[in-house]
Amino acid sequence: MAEMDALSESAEMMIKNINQLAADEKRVRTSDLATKTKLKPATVTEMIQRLGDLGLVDYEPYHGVHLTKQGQHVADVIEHRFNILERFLTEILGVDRDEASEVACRMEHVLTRDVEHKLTTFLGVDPQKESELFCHKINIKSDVEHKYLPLSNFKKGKKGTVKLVFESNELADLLETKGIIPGSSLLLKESNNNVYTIQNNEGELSIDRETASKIIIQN
Amino acid sequence: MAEMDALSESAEMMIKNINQLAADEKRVRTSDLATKTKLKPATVTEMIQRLGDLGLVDYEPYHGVHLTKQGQHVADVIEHRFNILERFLTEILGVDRDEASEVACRMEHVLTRDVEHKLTTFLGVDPQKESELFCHKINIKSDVEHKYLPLSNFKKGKKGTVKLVFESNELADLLETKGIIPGSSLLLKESNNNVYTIQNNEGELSIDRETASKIIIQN
DNA sequence: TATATAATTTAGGCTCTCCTAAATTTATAA
DNA sequence: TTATAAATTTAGGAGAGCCTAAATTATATA
Repeated sequence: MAEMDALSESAEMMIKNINQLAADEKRVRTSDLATKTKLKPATVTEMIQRLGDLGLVDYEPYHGVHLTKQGQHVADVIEHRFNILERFLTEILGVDRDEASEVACRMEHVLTRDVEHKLTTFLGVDPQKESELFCHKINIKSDVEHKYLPLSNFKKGKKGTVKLVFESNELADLLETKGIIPGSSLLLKESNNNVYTIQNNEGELSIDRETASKIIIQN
Repeated sequence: MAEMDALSESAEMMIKNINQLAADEKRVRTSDLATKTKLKPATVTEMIQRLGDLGLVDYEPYHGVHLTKQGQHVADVIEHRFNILERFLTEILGVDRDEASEVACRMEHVLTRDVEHKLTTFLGVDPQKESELFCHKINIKSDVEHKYLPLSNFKKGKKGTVKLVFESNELADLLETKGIIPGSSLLLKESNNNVYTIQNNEGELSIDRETASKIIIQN
């Protein structure tokens, strides 16, 4: 399979928007794309003609476009990249949703497959929900061994060493009073849904998922 | 201060490369930039003329360029962004150095100040060394917005989200039966002396001070 | 069905970023 | 010092991605 030139950010954005507007087999209209992308209709026409030439879109003049199988694949990849980036930015870094969306929307175009894959594993995307389905769809293997993981992705019964605690100093200070400091070890006793119960040499405590995602463990 | 248009990726890359070639006050020559950027000399000339117009570079025809104070600032920001991105990709995600460099080099141009800041804190192995110094250099405020407090120090009438429940599983279990689990929100209705009355979506309950001190709330 | 209105495309223009080829300036060496 | 080589800039061109205005096609209504 010939390695295609990378698509431009604009082209990828257009595909993404076509995908988002696509509903029940109907073609997506130029004017709707223009509204969504905040481009002029003439610009949209130009773009989708180019995408048509690339075989990413099935374009019928005056009647709109829809994604080809190939274009759909591109859209899926981009959407997945956006989702994991947005999750990383909000859940791990604590960036505001709006800003996270904007930044993820720029970054999604520069991720490589490998980085996307590693970030996905890092976030531990509900394996049975999003990831596995998606992995099948775009053929990613899910077999990376990570040295570092947020506690929220740790498996029950596993022991590890705390490497970093981030976000605010306050959270770090707080955890420190309970012996959760970089370098110390802990055991994840229990994790159901959104509650994580951990044990270290000072006792036990329960924390929520968000907090757990901010404690990075080395195993 | 007028908000400048964001620089293009190409412009930022040129500034980055000028900075990297800059040595002991000497001007950076067009040909060296052409070699480093893999662009043709004519293209470099064009670019540095534009950067000159923007006041980011001091350009003397036939004798090369050097960064102005403003340009140096841009270079510092980009370099820092590159470094933290590369570190995140290699140290946390385990991406190969070469690939990490390439991806970081693309991503550095789309980070916002806030994301940069939060990622720095995330990696911020020594807050007072790298980060703080750098914060001074490029004038980032180190403001923290999250507050964690034990419920025992919470103000009457305030609402917050349960973050952690310390001590034994038994206490956590007990509180759980009353809907007080990490991630849930509650309101402190009343607190006199040693009795704390809280309300959540499952009703009201009163707890003693000691117990309250083991429930950490984020507001 | 005919015509007015709305949607879409075409035509042509602009900037940015890249290029090659030609002209110009600077540096080097006999 | 002057001719030649090297470096640099100017000139002019191409494609991507944006625009406006004009032309074209589709649709909706009387």
